[in-house]
Amino acid sequence: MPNNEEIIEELKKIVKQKGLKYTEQREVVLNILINASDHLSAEEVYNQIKKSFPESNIGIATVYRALSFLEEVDLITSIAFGADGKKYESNAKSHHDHLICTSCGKIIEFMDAEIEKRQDKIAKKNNFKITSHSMQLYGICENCTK
Amino acid sequence: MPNNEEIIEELKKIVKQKGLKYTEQREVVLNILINASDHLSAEEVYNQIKKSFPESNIGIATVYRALSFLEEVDLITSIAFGADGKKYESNAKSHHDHLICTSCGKIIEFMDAEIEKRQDKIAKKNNFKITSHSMQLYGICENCTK
DNA sequence: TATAAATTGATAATTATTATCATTCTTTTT
DNA sequence: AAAAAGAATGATAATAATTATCAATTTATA
Repeated sequence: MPNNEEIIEELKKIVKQKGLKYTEQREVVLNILINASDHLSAEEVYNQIKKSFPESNIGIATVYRALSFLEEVDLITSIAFGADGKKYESNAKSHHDHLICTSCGKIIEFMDAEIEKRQDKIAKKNNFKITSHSMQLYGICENCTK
Repeated sequence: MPNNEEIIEELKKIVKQKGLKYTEQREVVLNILINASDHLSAEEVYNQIKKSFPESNIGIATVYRALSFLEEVDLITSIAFGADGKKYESNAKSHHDHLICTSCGKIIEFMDAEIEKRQDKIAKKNNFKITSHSMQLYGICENCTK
């Protein structure tokens, strides 16, 4: 798993390779997500930036733009469910799938080697060369069942 | 898998049991989703109703209300991923997952009992009551590999 | 350092969804 | 079958989330 600096370097490389300009704002957004322990909405990213980097006078529109950009270049991923809207996480975290509570929006991460193995088998049977996958289990969490 | 009439009966039973009133509109919304080959957004459900049941002068607000209601009583499920908003599907359809070729766009559907079993196990371990899941394997198909 | 183009912040515009409310339907009771 | 009670509806206003616009600023490069 790459460390934070490596990911920022990756961002710099991508930006240069695309002939774009490097900005503090995109870096800050990525930084927030790298260090987040949770999935964050655009609004939440915005608020965390204002808290963690009060000197950076970032606008909400820029946060949205940065998130779209970072997702496009595959540095972050969004998932959305239920009433809670889109949430983002850094791709630099080790691979995992999601259990999502459709009632309260809680997300639990998990990884299951057995499922990964079956996936490979299915791919092979269909002569597919897998590059990635995404899996979400939707349901009601313990708390919401009560 | 229950047939359409059985699902409509189920709806009638639920409505009565809750002391609510039975309306054409909720039935029509459910009907559209039962017969849909795809996941539909609220807007899409609304348009399909206007097309398939032009005599029913349904309002968009009622579509939203019906969708919320039907999801609440577990006759349909909503999921949202990527840039698309919330989409709904009937719970009465048989489930399948997708192999997606990122080169030519080909989609292969599959179902694997072993994976479903593991999913249930993971859900149970986390005290989750699963209502649905979605899984996509991305890769390169046989043809595109050549 | 000057130039060109990308990016930004502020905010207007758009979209998606929910709330309001008078009217219409459904169900139940008579 | 008619009346009463209240749930549901359609139209639309209100709100929330996201995107577009645009002048000003910043970045990369010559």
